[in-house]
Amino acid sequence: MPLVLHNTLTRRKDVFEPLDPKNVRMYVCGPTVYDFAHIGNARPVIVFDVLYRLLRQIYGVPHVRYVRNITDVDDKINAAAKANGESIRSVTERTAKAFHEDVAALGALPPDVEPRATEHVAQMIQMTERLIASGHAYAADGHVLFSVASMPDYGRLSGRTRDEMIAGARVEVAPYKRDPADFVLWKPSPDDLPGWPSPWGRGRPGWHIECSAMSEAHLGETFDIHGGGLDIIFPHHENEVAQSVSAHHGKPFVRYWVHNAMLLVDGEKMSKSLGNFRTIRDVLAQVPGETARYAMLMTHYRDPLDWTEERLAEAKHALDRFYLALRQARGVTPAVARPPARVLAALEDDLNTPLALAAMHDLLSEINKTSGTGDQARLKGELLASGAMLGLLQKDPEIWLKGDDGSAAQIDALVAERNAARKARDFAEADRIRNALAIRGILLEDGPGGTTWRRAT
RNA sequence: GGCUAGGUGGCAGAGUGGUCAUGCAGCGGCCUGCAAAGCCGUCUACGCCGGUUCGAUUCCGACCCUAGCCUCCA
Repeated sequence: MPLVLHNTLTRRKDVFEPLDPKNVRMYVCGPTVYDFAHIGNARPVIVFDVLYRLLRQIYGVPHVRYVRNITDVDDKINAAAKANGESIRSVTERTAKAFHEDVAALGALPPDVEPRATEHVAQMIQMTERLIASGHAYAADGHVLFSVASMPDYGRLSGRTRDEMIAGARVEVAPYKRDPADFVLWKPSPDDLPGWPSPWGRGRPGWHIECSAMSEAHLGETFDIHGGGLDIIFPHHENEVAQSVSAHHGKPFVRYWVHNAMLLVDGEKMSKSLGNFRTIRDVLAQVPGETARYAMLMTHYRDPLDWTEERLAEAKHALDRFYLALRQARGVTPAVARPPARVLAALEDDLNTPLALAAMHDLLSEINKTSGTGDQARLKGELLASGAMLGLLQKDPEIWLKGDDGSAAQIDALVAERNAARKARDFAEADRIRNALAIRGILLEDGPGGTTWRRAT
């Protein structure tokens, strides 16, 4: 079954055919490193991580190149540095490090290349010069602006006409703009802000040109997939298209635009004033990263996702069931290293992760039913391979279920004590021990093979 | 206001022109010293109004509601 992806450019699901199957190229807009990433930021990270894993499965690990940038020059960064009395460099380094820790905890593979804007300023200046030379941009008042009128196709990605954009514009039009829709490629920097020498004086790049220059540097003029959140289709992605196509003499920029829908918290848009703002760190303090990841994948990436306590509890419960089954089959050597067709087909159908999870639940059920039979080796292999596609279930079940805080030996001793009481048919004592452990969040389970335990929370 | 998505059972969430989604919760069993886990069985649905059709939750139209964008935003 071929991979199909919903393409924002065509507004339908398109069969994915890479330009070069030996070099499948994907770019995703990464974080602007001014503060801890919030749980909404985690959604594209996880969604495109699943797509990355799927592409690697289909085309082979060496044939996929995933680029996710770090925007480390931006007015929000400058503002954060000023507010904290911290150097700009310190803000970006600290925040980038925190971001890496956060997304690693969510099980995201590192991209192949993670370019930083500050390391590509030369390319941005060069691209800006090319745009001026070809009549797509103009310098005015220390700024360089992209001339939207020079791009007949402008608005195609976001599906809006120029008239609509101007009609809806609520921003004050800067006096140096020839056209209200023109946007900044380069702007002047005062001495106390980061700046680079340029033909237009000391300044810094606009946001949009950063991604155009970095994708060109690492993926070439035309590449396969560009990802990001729905909310940055306009203006960010629209402007990237305008810049890159114009700088490349009309050559296509991106063939498949893939956008994830928004995340709500408790039914409302996340905001600091509503008190429902969650950073990834806040969530990781509450549940394991894998639980957060599962919770994210429960909903299709193009549907709005409501982040709630109930969702996290359901995700945790589901993972416990999977790990319980894997623990039960711990003596079985997995037989296949490939996900079953159903799981692949679900993911190949525009990353239908909820359907893939449903198929995995069926595998789980089969594993529970076939305990002790030869089928388990195949089923376990299929489940683990499916989990690997989604970035789930790769932990040691014992560690997932019991934790590794060093209390295991002591709990084992209490379990042995209880079993001695059970053998002596002293059920009052057995129940006393079980209840005492339950208060500590330890759940005992008596099975034919003996008593096992796990943490309930 | 304009543009773009979406509205499925108590909740989460797939899918389909006419037979099962799946998970959680509920109910009834099996198993268990009792539980838990697991297994078996089971209940509840397709926003509203029209249209097309032998038949629509699924296709078409209007309406209502929600979300995103139009301004920094994943």
